Amino acid sequence: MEEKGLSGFFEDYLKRKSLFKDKHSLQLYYTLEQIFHREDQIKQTANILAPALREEKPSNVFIYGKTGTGKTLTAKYVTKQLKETAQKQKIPIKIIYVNCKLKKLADTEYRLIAQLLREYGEEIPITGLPTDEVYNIFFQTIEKEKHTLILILDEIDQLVGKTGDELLYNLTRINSELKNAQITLVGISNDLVFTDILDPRVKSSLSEEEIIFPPYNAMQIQNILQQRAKKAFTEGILEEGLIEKCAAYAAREHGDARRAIELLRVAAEITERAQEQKILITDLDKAEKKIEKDRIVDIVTTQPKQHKIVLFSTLKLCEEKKAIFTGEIYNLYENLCKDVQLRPLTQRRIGDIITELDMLGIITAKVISKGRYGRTREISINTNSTITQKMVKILIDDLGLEWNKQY
DNA sequence: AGGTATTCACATGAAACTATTCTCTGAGTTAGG
DNA sequence: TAACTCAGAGAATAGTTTCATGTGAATACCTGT
Repeated sequence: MEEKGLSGFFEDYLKRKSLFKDKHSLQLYYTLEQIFHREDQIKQTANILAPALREEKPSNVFIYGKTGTGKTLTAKYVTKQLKETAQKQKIPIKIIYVNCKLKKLADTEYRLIAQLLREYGEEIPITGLPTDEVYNIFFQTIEKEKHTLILILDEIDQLVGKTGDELLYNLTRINSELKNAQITLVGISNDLVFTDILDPRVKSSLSEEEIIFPPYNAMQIQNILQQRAKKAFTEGILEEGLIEKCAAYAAREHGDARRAIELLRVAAEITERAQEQKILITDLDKAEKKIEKDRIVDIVTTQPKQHKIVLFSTLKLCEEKKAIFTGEIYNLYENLCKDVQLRPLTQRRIGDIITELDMLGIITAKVISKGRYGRTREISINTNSTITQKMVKILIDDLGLEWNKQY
């Protein structure tokens, strides 16, 4: 772009009135002063945690609910209030919130404990120390001063799925050895059957109390959206019925409020970029597509090389026929590897990679039996042709392969 | 025809291995007193 | 002698490989009619 044109563009941009009054309030974890339709859950949580104010140990809590039902928001909200009260009254309560899904931060036993210690201001190396050494340091650190620790473990299922429940066992057991301090665990999970895989001992001590977050229904999502929209946009900018439609979209997806808010935000961004003044219902469709596209593009570009080749093979084979099998993918994959001078991985591993791609929602892999001709996975692509083409393009650019070459 | 046994082509699981990143320790080296 | 350097041992972790075992149903093979 020419320099003049560009600066002109920026000036225009500034002159243009923004659609947003306060875009911040459409951010996912923007904490509101009021949370709609979660009064019961808030009350329950507060009741359970309140004993901490009398320096008694609150029961451990387990919070269930699907994504976007306000679990994290509620937990943060309640603990924030609790903390404020505690500070006023000079009651020693410490609250630590950890999201166990964050890579490199808290997704293993070692890292979680190390992260907790960092909250206490201890320096813990990211590797090199034995795990029980870290436990010891943790133990001593907590013991140093008398206080109640409320530990919120978000997405706890991820952690346990990966590293087993030993960590939870240790944490629940640690209480009996502490003289001064006490720990209360608040586990948050969106996997409803998660506790089934836990050791019974852990299960019973972790879920002394349970709180369930049901999905929002369409009306409730509407309310939530309205509340946020009122803050976010200048008035009269939304087309009539847009909120309702947006809520309907989200209610279809098991009442995920997070989804709804994102949809609204993206729709607004599209409108703004197109320099329109009003957000229309049709923008929601565009927004939905854009979100999906961004998600896929993001996933594909960040895949490791081997995964990309597997995906490339899959896409290529899928172009020719609708049902393809693991073995076929592996054959093509091996040839492609030769082409890019990469040592091929074993079929065992490729099987796992296919599962991973399936989990990410890019492809669908279903185990079927072809009777006499063995058992395998039937694999197909999940996306529409626009996105598929986009994927192919990314992969070709990235791998330096040719689409039309015969392998 | 009807029933049973085989068999394929992988799936699925567990354990072991590899490579990388990092700490800690103690031996050897160096510089200053 | 104190400070410094540096190699080696031990850990955590991610990504694989190796080895072992499992498995659903289309076929092959019987069996008795």
